[in-house]
Amino acid sequence: MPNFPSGNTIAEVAALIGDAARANILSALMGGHALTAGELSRYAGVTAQTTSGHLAKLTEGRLIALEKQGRHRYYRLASQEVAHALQGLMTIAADGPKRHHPIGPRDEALRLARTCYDHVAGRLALALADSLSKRGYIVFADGAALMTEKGRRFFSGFGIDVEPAAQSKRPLCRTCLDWSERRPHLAGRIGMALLDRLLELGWLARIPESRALKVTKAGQLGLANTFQLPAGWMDYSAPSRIP
Amino acid sequence: MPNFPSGNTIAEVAALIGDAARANILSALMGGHALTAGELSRYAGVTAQTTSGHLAKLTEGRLIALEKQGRHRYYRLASQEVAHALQGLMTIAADGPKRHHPIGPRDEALRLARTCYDHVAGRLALALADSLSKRGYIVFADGAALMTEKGRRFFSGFGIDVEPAAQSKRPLCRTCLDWSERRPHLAGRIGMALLDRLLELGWLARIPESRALKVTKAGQLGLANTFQLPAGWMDYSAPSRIP
DNA sequence: TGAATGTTTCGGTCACGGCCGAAGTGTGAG
DNA sequence: CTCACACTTCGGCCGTGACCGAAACATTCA
Repeated sequence: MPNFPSGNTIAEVAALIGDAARANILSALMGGHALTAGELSRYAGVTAQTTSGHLAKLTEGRLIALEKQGRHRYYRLASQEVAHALQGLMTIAADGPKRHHPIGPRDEALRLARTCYDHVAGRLALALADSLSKRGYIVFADGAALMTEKGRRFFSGFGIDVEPAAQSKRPLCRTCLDWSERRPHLAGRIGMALLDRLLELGWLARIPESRALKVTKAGQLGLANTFQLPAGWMDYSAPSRIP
Repeated sequence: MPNFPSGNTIAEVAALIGDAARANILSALMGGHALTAGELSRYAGVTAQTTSGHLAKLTEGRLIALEKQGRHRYYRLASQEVAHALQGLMTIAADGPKRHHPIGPRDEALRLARTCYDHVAGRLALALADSLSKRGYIVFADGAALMTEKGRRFFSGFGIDVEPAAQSKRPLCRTCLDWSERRPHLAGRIGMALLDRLLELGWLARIPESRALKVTKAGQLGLANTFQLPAGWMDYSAPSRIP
């Protein structure tokens, strides 16, 4: 029975995430923005003192990192890997038969488009993935994704320069399972670059205090043109055809 | 600040994993085999009563599933997704500067070859991935993987029939980050099929009470031939070039 | 300098949950 | 039928950790 590599510290990490207040903090940071301790305390739903303790623990556990800036302290997720692990937990947390779907306007905005750490998620992400796939720019095959040469040219023309080699260890192109729609969408370095570019163009805008993204008027036009999205992509579709 | 989908149950799931005994149980089940409550209690390092309670909680939380068989109760991970989430946690748990590497013989066996839920991990997995990549059977690109037509033929000839379409939702071909070597290897449906086939051929054998895999004499020959592995692939290599 | 704001430290309360011993249920073997 | 084994339920102990009020520390602004 003694058989494990070294310290089985999965438990420590999971315990760190396994507190409601801390999970709220981490979820908030999944938005991809660095947030102050004060903001996080509001997300967490506990007082500033308590939040401070939580933040110290999360930092100690290397799940988040902080950057001091004046009298503020900005916290962010420590790494890609943390975001990925949280994503994995979200996937199984959303599971089960207790999917209430208490759809409100806020919820609907999140379902349409939101950030998932550093890339776009929600129906928009799925529409983009479908388009990129259909036009042969990116090949999705059951959970994996690869960019084609044709795709490289397209992205380059769109203002996203794909670095030549894999000099960065960061996944160039990967998929990420959507918790609201339960289908994979585009993540990885390309997913990040795409989000950045769409924000830069003003096609998407961050909604303050939220992970949701607003599709601007210009964005509706530009996205439809550039990616040839189907007409009704913004409309609410039947929730999640689960396997 | 109220902004989350529905119940933020990440915390519940993580709390479930965030106990040493339960994490041990789940880690043991990552071996891919269904195990009895008694076996799991030995892995967990607590008494049978306590283990029983843990198993009930994990079942209730849908992380594991049980199958009664006579007077035994066999437990297994509830789904792929659970395995994937655990993998994500392992990745960040292995992080940090406190990598002791207290290498023992047992540990070394695990590093050479082991199961990771349903596919091969360890140095063998990396050697296989390198080979499959070099010979153009599978294209790895920064965290994603795709099988080529050439690869499909190769696997078919090796006794692994790749189902024509993506009728199964299960990822055909994906990567999985190795905790011991910190490089991606082959997972997904193909990874599973490959492990099964290697066991079937008798090239690999499961070591009882362990996740480790033994490379048989026949296996050393067969693997070297079929996959043209480099000569010294079984030798211990420098641990983990981390980014 | 003093006031305002953001954040952490301290001290003490309190509840949740892991743990085991003992006893109870169910299944298979002699 | 009775024993042995696998596992679960019950009851009680006890430690860990989340929480808040109060106060201290730090930074910016007036």
